[in-house]
Amino acid sequence: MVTTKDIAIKLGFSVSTIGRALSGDPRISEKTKLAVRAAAEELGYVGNMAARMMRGGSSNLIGLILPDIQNDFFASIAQALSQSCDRQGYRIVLSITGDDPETEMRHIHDFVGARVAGIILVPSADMKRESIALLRQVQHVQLLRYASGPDDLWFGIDDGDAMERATNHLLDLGHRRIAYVAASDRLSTGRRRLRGVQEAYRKRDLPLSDLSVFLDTPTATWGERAINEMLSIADHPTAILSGSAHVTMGMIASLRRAKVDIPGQMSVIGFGDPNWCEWWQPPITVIRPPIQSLATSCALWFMDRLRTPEDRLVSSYHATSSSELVLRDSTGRPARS
Amino acid sequence: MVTTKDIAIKLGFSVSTIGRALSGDPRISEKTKLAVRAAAEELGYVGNMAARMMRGGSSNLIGLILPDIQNDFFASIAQALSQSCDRQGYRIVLSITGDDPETEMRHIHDFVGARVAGIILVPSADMKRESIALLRQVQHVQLLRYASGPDDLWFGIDDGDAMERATNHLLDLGHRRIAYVAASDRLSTGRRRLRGVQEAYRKRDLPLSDLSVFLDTPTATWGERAINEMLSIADHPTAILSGSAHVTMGMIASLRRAKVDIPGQMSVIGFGDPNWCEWWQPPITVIRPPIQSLATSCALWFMDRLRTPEDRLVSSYHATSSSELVLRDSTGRPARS
DNA sequence: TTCATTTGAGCAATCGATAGCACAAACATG
DNA sequence: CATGTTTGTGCTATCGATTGCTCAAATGAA
Repeated sequence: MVTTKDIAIKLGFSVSTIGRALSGDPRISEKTKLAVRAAAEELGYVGNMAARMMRGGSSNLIGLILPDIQNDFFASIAQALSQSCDRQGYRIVLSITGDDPETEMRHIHDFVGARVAGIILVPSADMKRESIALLRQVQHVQLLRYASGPDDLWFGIDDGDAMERATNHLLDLGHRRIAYVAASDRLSTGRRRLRGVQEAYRKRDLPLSDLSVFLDTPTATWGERAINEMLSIADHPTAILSGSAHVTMGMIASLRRAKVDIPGQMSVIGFGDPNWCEWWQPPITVIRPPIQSLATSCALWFMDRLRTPEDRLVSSYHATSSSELVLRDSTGRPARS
Repeated sequence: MVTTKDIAIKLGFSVSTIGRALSGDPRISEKTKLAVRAAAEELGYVGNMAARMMRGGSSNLIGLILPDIQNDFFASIAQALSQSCDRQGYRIVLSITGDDPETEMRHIHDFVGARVAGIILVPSADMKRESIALLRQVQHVQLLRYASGPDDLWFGIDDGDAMERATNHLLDLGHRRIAYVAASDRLSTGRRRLRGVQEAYRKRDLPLSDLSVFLDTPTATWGERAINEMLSIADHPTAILSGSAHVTMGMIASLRRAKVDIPGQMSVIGFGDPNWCEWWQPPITVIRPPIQSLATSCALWFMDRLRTPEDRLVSSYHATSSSELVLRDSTGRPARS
């Protein structure tokens, strides 16, 4: 691979001169600069980031840790983050953990080894202590999920508030018995969402017994099973709230198979707004989390932080972006009973 | 950040000894090794990859260039690739180009600068010459799309063959007039798919005029528009083939709105098998490209290649994986006309 | 006790880019 | 003509990990 030394030899200058010419140092004459640039171009010179880094400090890499890239949610984050970072010259090193704490730890370790400028992560469900210790060595910020760590920097969405608003919408329409189908409350996000639903009931002094909660895994299969089970209840709920897009899919597939009319016999609100929610018949009313804007503002904030001198860094920062309740055709008044 | 020097000072050894102890050199006594490892652990030492690399040669990074990570197709690739590479200690540096040749070039340049061990890419539609020149400096392999470059290393799917089989399936069912809705044939993949459909007609000596081709963009909106247009034809096709998952979605939404029964009045075969195809009512018959296995075998082959000495590298290698035609309930015999 | 051999560890160079300092040549000023 | 100043380059150390070579101490054999 071509180095500054090769250019130096070719032109008869010293390595220093080449380096200065390429970085536009004013001490080098225009004539020399032109010659150097031409030679660099001709030889196909590309500066060695590793060497540059060793001298100067940090790299232009930002580590991104996600549980799963095939999930719409996380893919949007990757997309938005990648764009924002690109604009400021940062590159993304990707880690997909599959929510496995071991993998997560290995990758964090490697990121520290690669001397990334910083790490943006959606923590796994059970983050290891070692991982937290490693993170301590690097600038980092948590996204969506919150695993209280060495530092307290977090960008999330209004899980609870969004759910509360969605529940209120259903209650306003006249529904009383509602089913909430979601993943387990092992994750902070899950807990907040469940609490949001309950909060809506509490604030209206409605009995929590009217709320049927089905918690398991964030899969379509679970959504389907939960709804099948729910439909078998004698006096079953008239509306359902989903805690994740996959669950939504299973739910509505189950409803259609059972020939339950949406929204005639059952109102549905999904969480997350993948493409198909809009194209489904009827189009599904959903809570749309502000993923893109969340990721973008997080990226900008983080890159700004990376340039801030150590002594002026805040040690704690929490930001929440607000979800949107997108009203489509899957919600309506409950049927007279 | 902690370096070997810090450990050396703490223990009173030289840096060389520390380095040897950590890498398990047999010349260092067990006792010393233990002491060094303990100290490293205690101080939270993490080796500097950049320094290690400068000396030794290449890094443990593999550049991955994708047009779009939110696309199911590409997300699967990222997932599979990430897993395979992880197992062998490689990390993924991600580039999302948005199919923009400029961005693509910038990122390739940075990858070369970062001295990645290799690059795996799904080329953008109009790859720049400069990009190809840069790629020449690094080991690389193309995925899915094929932009004849400096070298001829490519892992793809059987676009044409898969389409031909799908078309044959419809022809076998008795359909004669078929609509093919897809993105433009600007990409090599698109061209191969279209040719596959046509090939099925040719081989049976059926007139290509029975085939209605709608080419534009790979979006749901286009799928919808195309189908609306198609339905307005007096003696319209009795079956439709989609060239991409987004198009499939638009198509079936349009059909449902027009109250066209699937498969009673219209058979549908989608291309690509995102989750919802299985959950839709009726479940959609699709061509399922072997994305995961493609990515995995590509990753394994590529990492093996990275370890092969220069003089034993083959300069050309093409591999194609076969798609699966997943029969579900959206295809049937045409209605008597 | 002396010499040979094994064992354990240090010195110094290396990778590529950068930056402080030194220095020669060209020029201006008295 | 002598001295000061500007301009353009080169020399060399530096970052952190690695490695060939050197060398001292410990061990064994005669």
